[in-house]
Amino acid sequence: MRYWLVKADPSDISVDDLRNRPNGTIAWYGIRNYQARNFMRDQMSVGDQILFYHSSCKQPGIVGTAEVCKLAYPDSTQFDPNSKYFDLKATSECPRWFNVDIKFVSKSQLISIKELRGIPALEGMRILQKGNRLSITPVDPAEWKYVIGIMR
DNA sequence: GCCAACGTTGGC
DNA sequence: GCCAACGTTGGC
Repeated sequence: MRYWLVKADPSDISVDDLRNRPNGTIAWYGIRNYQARNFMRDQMSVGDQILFYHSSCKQPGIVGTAEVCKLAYPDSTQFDPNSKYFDLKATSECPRWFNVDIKFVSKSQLISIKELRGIPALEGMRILQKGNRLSITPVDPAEWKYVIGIMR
């Protein structure tokens, strides 16, 4: 079992949106970065635990937890000409993009990026490194434990 | 295979 | 809105 941090733009999918989904579940479609795709396709398994992070918004930070509830499978939006995630070069025989499904677990008070930056135990987190833009990053078990410990 | 140009991300 | 950082594209 692994730990991850997943970014979401709350104007797109917030932690409340996730919670309000049927079964609290959503297909994590639209990832168009190879590193992030590879994490989903090759490393994520059902039960993996996720820190849910709001990015590109007024109050960036961790806002809850989720878990992987379905193994990676081809992202359907790559085949949909009407989707902004449509990929001309992807075919059903040779899909280029994959996604897992994730499920809401808990909502917490915001742990802002500013607060995260002030915690020495978390200074190695990928999300806090300069220039990091990956929307899915692995989280150390120790980091996970620490963050869970300060959640309210 | 190099690398300049371009587009995107995301905190501030 | 700014801009640093980074990923992707495509000509050569």
